[in-house]
Amino acid sequence: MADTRWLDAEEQQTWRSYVTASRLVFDRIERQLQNEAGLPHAYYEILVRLSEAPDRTLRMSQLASTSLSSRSRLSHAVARLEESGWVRRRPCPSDRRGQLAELTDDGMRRLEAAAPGHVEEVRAVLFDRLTVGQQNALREISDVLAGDLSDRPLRPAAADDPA
Amino acid sequence: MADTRWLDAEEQQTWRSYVTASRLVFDRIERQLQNEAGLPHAYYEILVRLSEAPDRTLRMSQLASTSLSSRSRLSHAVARLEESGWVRRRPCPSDRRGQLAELTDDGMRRLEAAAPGHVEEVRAVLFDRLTVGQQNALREISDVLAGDLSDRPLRPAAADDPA
DNA sequence: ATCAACGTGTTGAATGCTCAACTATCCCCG
DNA sequence: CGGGGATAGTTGAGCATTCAACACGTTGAT
Repeated sequence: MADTRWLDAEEQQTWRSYVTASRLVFDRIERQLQNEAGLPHAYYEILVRLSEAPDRTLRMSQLASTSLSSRSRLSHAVARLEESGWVRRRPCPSDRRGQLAELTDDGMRRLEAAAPGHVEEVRAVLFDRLTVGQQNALREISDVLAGDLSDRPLRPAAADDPA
Repeated sequence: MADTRWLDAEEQQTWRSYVTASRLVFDRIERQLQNEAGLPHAYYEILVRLSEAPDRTLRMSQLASTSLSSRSRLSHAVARLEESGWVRRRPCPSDRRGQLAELTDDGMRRLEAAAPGHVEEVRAVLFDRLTVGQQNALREISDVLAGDLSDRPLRPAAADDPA
């Protein structure tokens, strides 16, 4: 912590540009989903992960990891999704502490209905604006950032508790 | 809306990787600021913009644009920052509808105290992990995304109201 | 068998964000 | 000048997320 390694002008620009772009991109994604499906992006992702799981079912804790949610967030989210009929929850047979979350048929249908609008928006905000080279670069960069960060001291971001 | 232009496997990976990386990056930034300065990232940026303005003062609406906040969000945010003594608000002399937000001396000192920790975290999550080439690529990509999105139909994101 | 440590999931309070509605002022065309 | 429409900012309700605290089941060492 001795002397701060300040950002030089170029680094500043990079950081601000990244922050700005991400905010704008995710704001649009968020709004589109909220308006057309009545769901936040985080909830949409939870449903997608469930839809891809065997029997459309996952343990809460696995669902939390794959959807980058804290346990607490997931618990609230699934409670709400259950009320709205997208998801059903039942006890896990092999571990009495556990809960299984399952995407309902109705949830699956509604997810399929929501998907096209979401994909269009993803294209509109990202793929339609970047060259293929830029898309590849973005993927590589993101892989580096995500890869390193998820095995890191200061919070796995899927966990609830401090170090 | 005819047939959906679905994402192919590579595009899917790109999108998911980007989403994941951004979530992890901003979660860490958020947490670091919250823990060490008691502020959300959005509030920190508001303060930074003020600190860079002449007389550390800006009209609410300008502050909203430069900090990518909706008017409403900014209003709530400044209310809170004023309560905590970071910012002072006073009427704008040239326009009786307006309000000027000014960073207080105390706010400036506390911002300077918070900056080093934040910069370290930005380095830790971003610059320390990317080559210079990747940093440049990320800036270019982000410029494209941010540039296009801010002049776009579906919400400037700094505005409050629908189309 | 017991007990402590751990893992799993939930809860409630506090905070921030969004949206819609509202007030007040300004602009400007007639 | 008068009035309609834009602009500036605030407010409150509703919802999502975080954090800390909790309840309960599991596991393993003794």
